Amino acid sequence: MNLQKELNPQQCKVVTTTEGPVLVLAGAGSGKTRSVIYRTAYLINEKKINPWNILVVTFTNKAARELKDRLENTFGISARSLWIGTFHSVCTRILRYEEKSLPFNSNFSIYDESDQKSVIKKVYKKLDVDPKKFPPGKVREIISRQKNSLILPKDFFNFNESNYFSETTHKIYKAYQNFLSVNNALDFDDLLMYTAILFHDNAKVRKKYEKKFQYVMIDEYQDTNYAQFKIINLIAKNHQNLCVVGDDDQAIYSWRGADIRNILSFEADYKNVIKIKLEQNYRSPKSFLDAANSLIRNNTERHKKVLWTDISSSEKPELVKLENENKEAEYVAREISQLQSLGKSLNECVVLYRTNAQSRVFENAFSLQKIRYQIVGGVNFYQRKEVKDILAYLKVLVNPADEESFLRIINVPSRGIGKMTIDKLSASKLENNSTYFDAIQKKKTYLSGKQERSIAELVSKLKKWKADSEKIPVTVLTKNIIEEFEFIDYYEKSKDPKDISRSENIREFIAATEEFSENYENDTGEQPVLIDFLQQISLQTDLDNVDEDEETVKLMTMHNAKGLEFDNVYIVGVEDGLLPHSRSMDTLHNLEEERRLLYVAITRAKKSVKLCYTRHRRYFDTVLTSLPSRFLLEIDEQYIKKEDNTFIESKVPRIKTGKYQKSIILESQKYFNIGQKIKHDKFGEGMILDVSGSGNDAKLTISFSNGKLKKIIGTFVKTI
DNA sequence: TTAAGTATGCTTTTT
DNA sequence: GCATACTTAA
Repeated sequence: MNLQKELNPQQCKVVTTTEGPVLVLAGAGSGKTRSVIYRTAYLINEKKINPWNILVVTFTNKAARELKDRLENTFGISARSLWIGTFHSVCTRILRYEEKSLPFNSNFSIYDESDQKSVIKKVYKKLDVDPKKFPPGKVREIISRQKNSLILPKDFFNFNESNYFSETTHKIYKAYQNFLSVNNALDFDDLLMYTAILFHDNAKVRKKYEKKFQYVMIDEYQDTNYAQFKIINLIAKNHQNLCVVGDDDQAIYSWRGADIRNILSFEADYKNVIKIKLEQNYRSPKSFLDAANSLIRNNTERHKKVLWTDISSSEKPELVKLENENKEAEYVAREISQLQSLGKSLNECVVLYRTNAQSRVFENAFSLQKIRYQIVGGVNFYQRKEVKDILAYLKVLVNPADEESFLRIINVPSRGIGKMTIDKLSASKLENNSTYFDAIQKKKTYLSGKQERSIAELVSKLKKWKADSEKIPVTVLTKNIIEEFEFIDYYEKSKDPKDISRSENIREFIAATEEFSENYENDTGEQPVLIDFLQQISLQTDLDNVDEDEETVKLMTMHNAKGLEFDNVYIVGVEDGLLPHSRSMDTLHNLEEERRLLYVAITRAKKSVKLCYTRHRRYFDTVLTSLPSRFLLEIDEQYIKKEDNTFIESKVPRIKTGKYQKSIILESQKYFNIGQKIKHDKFGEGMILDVSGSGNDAKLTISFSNGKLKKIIGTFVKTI
């Protein structure tokens, strides 16, 4: 390894500083991933550390895959015994290994967001909760936030004020957890929460992993939440060999519980931290960085950093005004067509938007211009109805207690089982205190002849497949199920044109099982079993399914673009209400996150970047007049290219909502957030658990490090 | 009792 | 503009 030749001095320092806590503040395009790869290789090849003593946590599965590939291809390191993965996949692995120390067995199902909502709705029926008063989506978010903060139902009122709303929420949370436990299921947040609790409560297990993971690296540290912080802290606090890499300017997941303060207070959380800044950008021309810098400096919550570059180019980010969203899509399609005729690859073009719904007009325009494209995100492949149906069959085979999945398949394909029959089964299930699977076999007498026969048939098939699942490959099993119920034929025969793509999706699903098996064998040298497949795809995102071999323009949200780079970037819908999104401009904190989102988008570009906005935009069935994003006005004019009349209609965006005006006032004030660390003259240091009200005089619920919980007005505390 | 047909309501971002 | 929830027919 010739580090000096291949890396700059700061990157070298990241790679060779292997002992003790290291904080790497890495700007966009500064070779962050490169440094992580070299550091891993250095640990193994030069420091002779065993691969199995290293843990690397990435933000996406795709990043993990790339890391593994590059270690193998560039450094000849077998990634088999290395632990590289996302928090969720690493935790899943740990939870499966540590079955005997946990209240669930290792065949657990992983519930996605729609499963979660469905469970919540069921819980409502039992508790007689009105979904209008307690929207399931909102309650799901609240539960998620509790879990990300490691607040179990039993601790709920230590952290939440007691009132009608919170008492009901607590009841729902408790019943929800109970339901999951009966179904041997975990949601995404449980994967993190149970791992953190396991490490916290079980010293024996913690020591095992502390010893195993002697060197820990975390990428995208700015987007970790409290549970993730805790997991890592419990592993690393004794040996302190922890290297975190991140960029506070690219923190865009606070809505998911990520706490930017994890990176901001790293130096306080660990001792003698070595801080390294990577400020040289190897991706974008100077004017792109200047524009991005002039935008991001409007944020108050950040570490100051100066990104610089050697790349010179006369190209500037270009502002483009269009009449409406259709014209916007046509414009982008035309531009890309032109690039294509110049021999440029479609793979180097990306369209970035704030919301998934914006993709539709681009699909139309690209089809019309015969430009091949792939949409990343939106409805995840594995969330599609037809795919989820087949998945539900597989899940039931692995985890018969999984009621969610069982009820999904009981009448798919239609076999004459309706609501009444299911109600009867539920009653029998309750009586016997068993799973549906067992209930059906024990007491069939409740049912009429027709229903009983069709259920008996289903059960016998499931039993056979369950036995099969231990012997035959995943692909064969999946094919058997699909053929048995003629799923493909069913959709192909349908008149609805959408069903054609459903049949294609099912074929694709079969292909996916095959691909999985191949990869699994390559990675581990072992044959996968069904549960391996199910748990892996539960954690897969759309980004992981992008077909790299096919030359296509990519369409994705700005969130999905994190960590990626493209020659030509089209940022569309840069309008007030969309970016910043109308639901994210009520507070300074939210507004700053939106600004970071645009910052991330601009810094993806290597050769060209266009910022598009429209005069009019259709929402549902009405056409609204749109205004350019307020962020566009913040970018220093000298760094961008624009037509003379751009902005002629409004120099300053109108402030539409009273809420935003409030946030302007807030700008000059202190602002509090859940999870923020503070100091009080009398009680010492603590963390904010809840904020009610806003600004300086918000009421804060604070957990102090001496263990006391207090409610204090914001004016009495200092942020640290 | 189930299946098909019709009205409604919701869309920020995702592991 | 699409998926879910309710209504009606068989």
